[in-house]
Amino acid sequence: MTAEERQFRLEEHLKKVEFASLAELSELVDVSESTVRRDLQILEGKGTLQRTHGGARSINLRSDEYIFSKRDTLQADEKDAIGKACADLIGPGQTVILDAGTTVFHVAKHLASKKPHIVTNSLPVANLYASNHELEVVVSGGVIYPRLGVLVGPIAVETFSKIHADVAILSGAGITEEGISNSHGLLIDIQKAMLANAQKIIFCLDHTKFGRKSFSPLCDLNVIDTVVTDAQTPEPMLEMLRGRDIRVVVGS
Amino acid sequence: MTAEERQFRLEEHLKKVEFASLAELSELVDVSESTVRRDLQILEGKGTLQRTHGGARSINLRSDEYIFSKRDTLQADEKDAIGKACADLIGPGQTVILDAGTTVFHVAKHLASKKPHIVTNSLPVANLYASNHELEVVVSGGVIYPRLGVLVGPIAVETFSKIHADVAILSGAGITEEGISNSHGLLIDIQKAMLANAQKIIFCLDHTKFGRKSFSPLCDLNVIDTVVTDAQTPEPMLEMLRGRDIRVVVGS
DNA sequence: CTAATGTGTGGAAGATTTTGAAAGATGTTG
DNA sequence: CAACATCTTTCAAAATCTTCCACACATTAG
Repeated sequence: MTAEERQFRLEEHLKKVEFASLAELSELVDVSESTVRRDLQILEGKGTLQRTHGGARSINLRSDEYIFSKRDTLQADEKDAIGKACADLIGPGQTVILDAGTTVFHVAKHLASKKPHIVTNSLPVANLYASNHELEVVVSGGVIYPRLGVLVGPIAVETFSKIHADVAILSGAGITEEGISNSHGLLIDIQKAMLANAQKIIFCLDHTKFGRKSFSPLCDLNVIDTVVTDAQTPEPMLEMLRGRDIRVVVGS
Repeated sequence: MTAEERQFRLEEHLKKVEFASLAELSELVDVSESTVRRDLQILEGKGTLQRTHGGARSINLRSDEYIFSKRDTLQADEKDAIGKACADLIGPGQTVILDAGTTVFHVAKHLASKKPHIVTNSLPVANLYASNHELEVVVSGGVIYPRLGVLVGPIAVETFSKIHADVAILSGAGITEEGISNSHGLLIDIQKAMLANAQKIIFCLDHTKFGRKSFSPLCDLNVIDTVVTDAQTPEPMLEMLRGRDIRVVVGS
């Protein structure tokens, strides 16, 4: 194996695992740790990775890596069911606002066939459609809120204020009788702009969100047209929503 | 087997395996390593492969660089050199506008250590920094121009019009004595907004861009402060730029 | 036919690069 | 602060590269 091939393999491995120890890398390519250190130095110079104490970290992250944090993949099946059910509510060619967040991302995955116009502040969603020639995707702009790949701040708010959409698909951190709440003021501002500029409001909320109340209040229940959730949500909660003239859809 | 047939087979083999050691190649075509060395030298001259220590590497598809086309990855090393040299021109903590395009993407890869504030309309650049907590990245917003992952349109233009940056790092499709040109009107509008709102203008242009003129004119040479290019650019071109008070930096 | 010339090949000597290991410096952890 | 892990620097050994030379084979000239 040539030195270049070895370095290439190190790169590839790091793209997959994000972090790796020196011992792990040295074993992978079967050379001494000294040599791996030298390789990492070269690759760091090329900008493809970043050395750390004891190993290295990948710099290039793949577009779908935001989503694959462990916490979220735990309920991947439920969220996918919600995504599918929610996508079915959208008519062909509609203009759709897509919120950031993992649940809504799952909606996006099922939405392509409807050829919607999409407006979003989520980098993962943008990446999902970046190479799709068939549909128009508007990205809101804004400051990247690191962990989640969400665009926030005044630029994002302004973009949503200036457009009008048929549907807005959002999610939140909690829902009670008092309304929806979310975890961060920055996100709230944007979501309020989304709510104000869409004709129909759909919330995607898995069963863990019911009965929970998070940091900042977002809106009352009466602005909501439809809630999409999964089969594990307790029936009384759903009844409560129906009693307030909210359509309830349960994914399966 | 004739020498030409042998070289053809070496080429073909390398296209398949990407990397190969001298021993492997020597066994494949059943001649001494000396002869393989000579063959590789010839083939390298033809540009079909690249010699490395211990063997050779195919120049073709350097795996997935991103949404970028093969044409661009062909000159990955030159562009990387440009990226490095250009990043060295940036001071710590500066606000930097980053254009879309492969060359500028290479600048971005080398920029993290400067902890800049970044403003960009390039999805690949945004992704690059999306998980980096240490620096602030503003995404311009706009409609996704599919193949390249660039954000275009009025939203993007407006964002750039409203900010002010220390430096703007751009690229173009061609540069002549008459100025810089680029291939698409949508991109031009945004680049003009970038130029208007940055104090210092840096253009990153590899040697293939010199003497070329593309579809739409972008700007005159006199708005440029610095041009960063690679070692293959002909010296007369660089002299012409210097004669117009443009700083010229050659990456290596 | 034989000698001279040219070309491609294999191999060897010396130069260069790469590698692995060890020693001291630096950073990390309890 | 001490114990430990990891990093950088350094050096000798190993691998690889370049440069040369001799040989084999073909072509051409005498």
